[in-house]
Amino acid sequence: MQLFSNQNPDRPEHETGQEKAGPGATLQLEGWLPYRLFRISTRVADVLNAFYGPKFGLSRSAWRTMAIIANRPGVSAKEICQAGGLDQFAVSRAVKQLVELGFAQRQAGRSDRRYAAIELSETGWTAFTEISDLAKRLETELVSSVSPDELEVLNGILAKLDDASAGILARGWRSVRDAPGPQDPKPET
Amino acid sequence: MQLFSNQNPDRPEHETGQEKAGPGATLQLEGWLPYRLFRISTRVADVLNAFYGPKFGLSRSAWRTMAIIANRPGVSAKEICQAGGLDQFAVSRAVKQLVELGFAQRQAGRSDRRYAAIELSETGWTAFTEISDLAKRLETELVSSVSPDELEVLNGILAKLDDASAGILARGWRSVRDAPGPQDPKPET
DNA sequence: GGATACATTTGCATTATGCAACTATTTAGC
DNA sequence: GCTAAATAGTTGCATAATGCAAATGTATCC
Repeated sequence: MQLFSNQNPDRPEHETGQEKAGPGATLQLEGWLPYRLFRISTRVADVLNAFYGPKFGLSRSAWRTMAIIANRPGVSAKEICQAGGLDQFAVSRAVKQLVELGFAQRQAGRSDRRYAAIELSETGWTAFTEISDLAKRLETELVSSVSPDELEVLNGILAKLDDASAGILARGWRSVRDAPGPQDPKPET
Repeated sequence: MQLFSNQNPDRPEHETGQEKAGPGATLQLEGWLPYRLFRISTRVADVLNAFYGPKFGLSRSAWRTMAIIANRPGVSAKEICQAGGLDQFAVSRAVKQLVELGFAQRQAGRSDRRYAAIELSETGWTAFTEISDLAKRLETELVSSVSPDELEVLNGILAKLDDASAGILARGWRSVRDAPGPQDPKPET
C-alpha cells in the first residue's frame, strides 16, 4: 500500500482542471460539495462497518435499523423506512437478520396487527451499546480539529443542507435543470 | 407516496431517545455527523444518478470515473483509483463501460505501455458537460439557503473533516476504540 | 360480505463488490 | 541478455446488495 508516485509518465500536458467551478468551467469532482460530504461520511462509515460487520455479522442496513430501533423501541417497519432512508424491502430483510441473530424481536401490535412493533433484545442492546460507543468515539475523533464555534455553525448549515437536499430529492432533477440558473450569465448586454 | 401519519399506534411509551449524545447516552443515528453528511450527499447523488443513469447508461462508478478523466485527461487507471476512492477493479470495469459506450478511449502510454492514458471522446465530453451542468445546478440549489460567509466556514471545516476522516480510515477502528476517550469520565476517584 | 387500502414479506432477476488468478510490461540483479 | 521481482491492468467467479412484482395477512369502508 504505497501512497505516492503514481503519476502517469505519459500523461499529456493538458489543462489540469484547476479553474474555479463556475458556470462554463469543468466540474471538479473533488470540489463538488456532495462528493466531499460523501467521502468523509463513507470513510467513517467504512471504519465502523469494519468493526460491527465481522464482530456481529451485521450488514449496513441492519446496523442502521438497529440504531433506529434503539432510539425508538417498538417502531414499525414503515417508520424505520422513513427514519433510516431505507426502502421497505431493505428494512424487512434487516429486521429479519436482526431477529435471526437474536438482536431483536417483533411482536404483533395489539390494536393493529399489521404493524410489527420491533424491539431490541438484551444481547441486541449489548451489541448496540458497543457499536455506538465506537461510533461516538469516531465522531469525536472526526471533529477533534474543529472548534466548538465552528461546530455550531456546521450544525446550522447541515440543517439547511438537509432541508435543501430533501427538497431536491422530492422534486427530482427536472425541476433543477429546467429552473432558470446561473448558466450563461450574459457576458455582453 | 403519502408522507405522513405513519406512527405505530401500538408503540410503547418508552424513552424516545432525545437525550444528548454524550458518553453514556444512546447514540442518535439522525444526529450522528457521518450519517448527516451521508444523507445529504446521497440524496443529491441519487437525483443526479436518476438523470445520467437512464439517459447515458452510466453506473455510479462510471460517472465518477468520467468526471476524473475530464479533469485530468490522460490519467492512468491507478490515478483514477486514488482520486475517486474506487478500487482497481471498479475502475477497470468503469473504463470498460465508458469505452464500450463510446465516451472514452485509451491509448497505451508511449514510455510505459503498462499505463493506459485514458481520455474522453467527443461524445464523452458532450455527455460530461451535460451531466456536470446539472451537477453544478444541484450544488447551487443545495447551498442556496446558506450564506457566503457560512459557505466559507463550511469549506474550511470540510477540509479538516476530510483530513481527519482520512486519518481515521488509515488507522482503523482499533486505534479509535483503544484510544483514551471520553467514556466513563471518572465518576469517583 | 366484498372491495379496497395498508404493512409487510418473499422470490427472482439484476447489479454491484471482493478477491484470486491471469496477462502484459517494466525494472533490477547477475 | 536472461531471469526474478515488481507494477498496471483485466477477467472470472462467488457472494452480497438492490429493485421490483407478486403474495400474505390485516384492517377499513360501504
